[in-house]
Amino acid sequence: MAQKRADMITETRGKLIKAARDAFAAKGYAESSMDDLTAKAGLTRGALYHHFGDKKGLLQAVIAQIDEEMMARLSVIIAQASTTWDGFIDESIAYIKMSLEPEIQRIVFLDGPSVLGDPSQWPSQNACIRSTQRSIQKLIDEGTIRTVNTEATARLIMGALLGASLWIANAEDPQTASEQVAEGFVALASGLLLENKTA
Amino acid sequence: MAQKRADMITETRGKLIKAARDAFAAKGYAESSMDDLTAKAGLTRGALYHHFGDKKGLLQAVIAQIDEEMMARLSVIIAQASTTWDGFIDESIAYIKMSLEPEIQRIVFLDGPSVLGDPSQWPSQNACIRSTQRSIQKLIDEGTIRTVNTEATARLIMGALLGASLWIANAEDPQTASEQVAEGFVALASGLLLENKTA
DNA sequence: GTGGCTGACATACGTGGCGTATGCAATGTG
DNA sequence: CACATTGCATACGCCACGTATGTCAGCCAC
Repeated sequence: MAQKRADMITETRGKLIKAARDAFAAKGYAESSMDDLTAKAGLTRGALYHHFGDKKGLLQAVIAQIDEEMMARLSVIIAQASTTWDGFIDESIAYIKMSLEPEIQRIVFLDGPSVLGDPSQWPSQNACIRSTQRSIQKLIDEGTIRTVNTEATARLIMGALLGASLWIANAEDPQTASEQVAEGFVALASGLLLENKTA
Repeated sequence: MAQKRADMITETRGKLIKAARDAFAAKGYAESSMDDLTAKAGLTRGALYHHFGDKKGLLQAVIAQIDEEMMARLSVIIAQASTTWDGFIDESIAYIKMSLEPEIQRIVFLDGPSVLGDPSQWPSQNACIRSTQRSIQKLIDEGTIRTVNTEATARLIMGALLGASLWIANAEDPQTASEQVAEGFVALASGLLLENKTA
């Protein structure tokens, strides 16, 4: 029983966050009962309020965890690319794929903004947008793309990818839909390039 | 007292929708009490359930009304433009401006997708996206832009504009933010053009 | 026009879920 | 070895949604 106090706390928090992730992903934030998800974690609402303050706090914690995971996955993809531009495109495609995962889409992109407001204001500073911003800055520094405001452009791009993801997820034929989106996105992104090339 | 039965119904529905618009815009969907908003309309929850079935039904009706209004405003702007491309750009800028209005942002773009799911699946078939799609199709037919899938591209563009709007609305300096977004958007959109021109 | 019927709306009630206040037991500290 | 602290449970009140039921006004047959 080497369970120190601190370990028990992180374990409890972890169990609550996991249960919340499952519940929010399955039924959405509003329809998820705190009694139910705490019970599934083998705890009660008392523990939840102790650690997270309220239901919104729990959602924040869940989103922060998911955001970290997304960031880690994107980092790998960027590191693997041969050029910055390729990395940027790969990152964007990967972002779409992640947005298609029901858990991410439901929690981070549908309920998150509705409950917590603009993602850029979240405590978990939305690492994905930061990542995209860094990619854009690098492309500008390299002289690959035009000089644009990185934050504005990043927000445009992330928004585009998210909007498209929502559509893909609900399309009759998601496979072709995602191909069409990829094609359209590359076209749009090429508008940022300094040297012109027709696709 | 020329109030026929049908007139009273539409008036009642109108009063409820108006009260709901105000409440949803001010406090958000989840925090709006149906007792409160019906009382403000001089009615009770009975009327609301009779006409709209449930709270979601009321939100649908509100969104349908707002969507119609947005569509009407965009139509005017498109009609005023001298070229199709200019109309497309003007339409997009106008869309951003509308997305900045708190009522539209809160109800249609934050709570709407969270409560009702993907906008393209809404009963009010999201007239704005249709409008953008038509503009894109015209540009393709004219030979102005590349041949891309109109629906996918429309979703990308609307998503981009929405994401940017959320950012602008919460920026410290919304004025410069919107200028930076406009610049970035034009750059991205130029990626669709067939004949290359550097901005 | 009058009696029945339909439909618009109000009232009353049950249920469930959130937040808070309180209690308890186990751990860390002097 | 007291005692404060803290992680978590239990108990309670409240609010809001949905539904079941009631009522009253307008429309139709005759």
